[in-house]
Amino acid sequence: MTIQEPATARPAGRPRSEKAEKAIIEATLDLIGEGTGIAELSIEAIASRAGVGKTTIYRRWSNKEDLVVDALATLQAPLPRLAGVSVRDDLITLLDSMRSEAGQSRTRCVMNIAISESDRYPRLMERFFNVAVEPRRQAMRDVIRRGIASGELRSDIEVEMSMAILSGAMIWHTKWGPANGLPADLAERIVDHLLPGLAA
Amino acid sequence: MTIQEPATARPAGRPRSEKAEKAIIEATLDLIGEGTGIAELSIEAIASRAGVGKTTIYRRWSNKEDLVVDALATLQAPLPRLAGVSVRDDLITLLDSMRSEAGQSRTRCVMNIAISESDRYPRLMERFFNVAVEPRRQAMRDVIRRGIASGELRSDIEVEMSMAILSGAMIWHTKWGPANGLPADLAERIVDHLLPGLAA
DNA sequence: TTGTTGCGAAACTGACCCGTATCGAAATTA
DNA sequence: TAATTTCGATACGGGTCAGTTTCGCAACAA
Repeated sequence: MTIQEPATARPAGRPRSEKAEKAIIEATLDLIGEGTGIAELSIEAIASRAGVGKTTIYRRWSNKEDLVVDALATLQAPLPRLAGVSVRDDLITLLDSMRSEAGQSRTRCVMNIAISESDRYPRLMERFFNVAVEPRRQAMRDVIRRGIASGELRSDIEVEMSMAILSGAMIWHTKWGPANGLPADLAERIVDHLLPGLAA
Repeated sequence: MTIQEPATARPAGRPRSEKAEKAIIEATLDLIGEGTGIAELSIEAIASRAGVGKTTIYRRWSNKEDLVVDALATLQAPLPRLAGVSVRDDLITLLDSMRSEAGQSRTRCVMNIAISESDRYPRLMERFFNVAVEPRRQAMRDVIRRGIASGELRSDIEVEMSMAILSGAMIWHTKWGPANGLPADLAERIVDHLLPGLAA
């Protein structure tokens, strides 16, 4: 991506291998995606999985949390495009993207971590929220606010509460719903259960 | 509790100390309540916290999971009494008991575990669900079914979906709501956001 | 070519933990 | 009193892992 013009002069010596760096991040995400919790995640396992010496990891990250922070930050899935026609359609689109992301083992395990380990790794969670959660929350907030402005939704509803209900219902299903995949019309059913109570 | 009549003849030798047993369970719940995950929970830490030799633990439980299963099973909080007058009041009562239980650090951490470690400790989770979760789900299911029968609620709503929405919203707040305690009227606000869409 | 830095592999120290065994003391039955 | 079982403490062998160091080789700049 960058051209041959080093903004700062390249230091002497062998440059750090980008390939190794990517392999380390991939290995980290792989292990997390297989269900390894942050506490169980060991640098040695990551190094071995990445085919890399431990030195190469410690040269880049001073500890496990820093590495995981960087690894999770690479997981930004794109936000879904919203049609912007009706509140119902946009909410279904947003929730359905949560559903399909929950179907991928990596995203699924990252969501698990966000739910379970947020108390113990606050720095990690802060970063993860800024990168992955907040943009989605903002999108949903916009949809609801637009619905209120356009008169589709009542003006006395609590925006944040409505968001919590929608997200909470989907999260509930990803954790305790049927093990073999969530039904395709789940997002639609959630929205249609809540929306009549919010509609003007 | 039991009188001096041993149903089976007491075996010779020093009897097992009930005090030690309770101390072990307490120490286990303490550590879990402090945020220690199941994987990090070590028998040595439990023994040390309980002021007990490791032998005394291994004499009673053959592994960590057995011990945690027994410890969690002692946590059965009583179900709230339902007035049975209106669906709204009963749902608020049920959700509010979730809210207040989430305020206690022990119950809170147990809920965390139920959310995060259910994949890795299925036996533990099965037991925990039977003891703690399913009775509450059944109570909520009854309230909603009664509401449908009485005509308070529409007959075409999905009972399980309504439950998922209510529980999910409360769980969402316990995980990501304000850190310093949930607002007292939270249960009411959740119910009042959903109920208009379900009412007949 | 020389000096510098990164590479993977391996060894190392120092924790922590598991599950078992052993100890002397205490509590109980026969 | 003798036999039995539990008690807490401690030690053990075996394992995993963190983080550091050392090695010989590779890749780069000057």
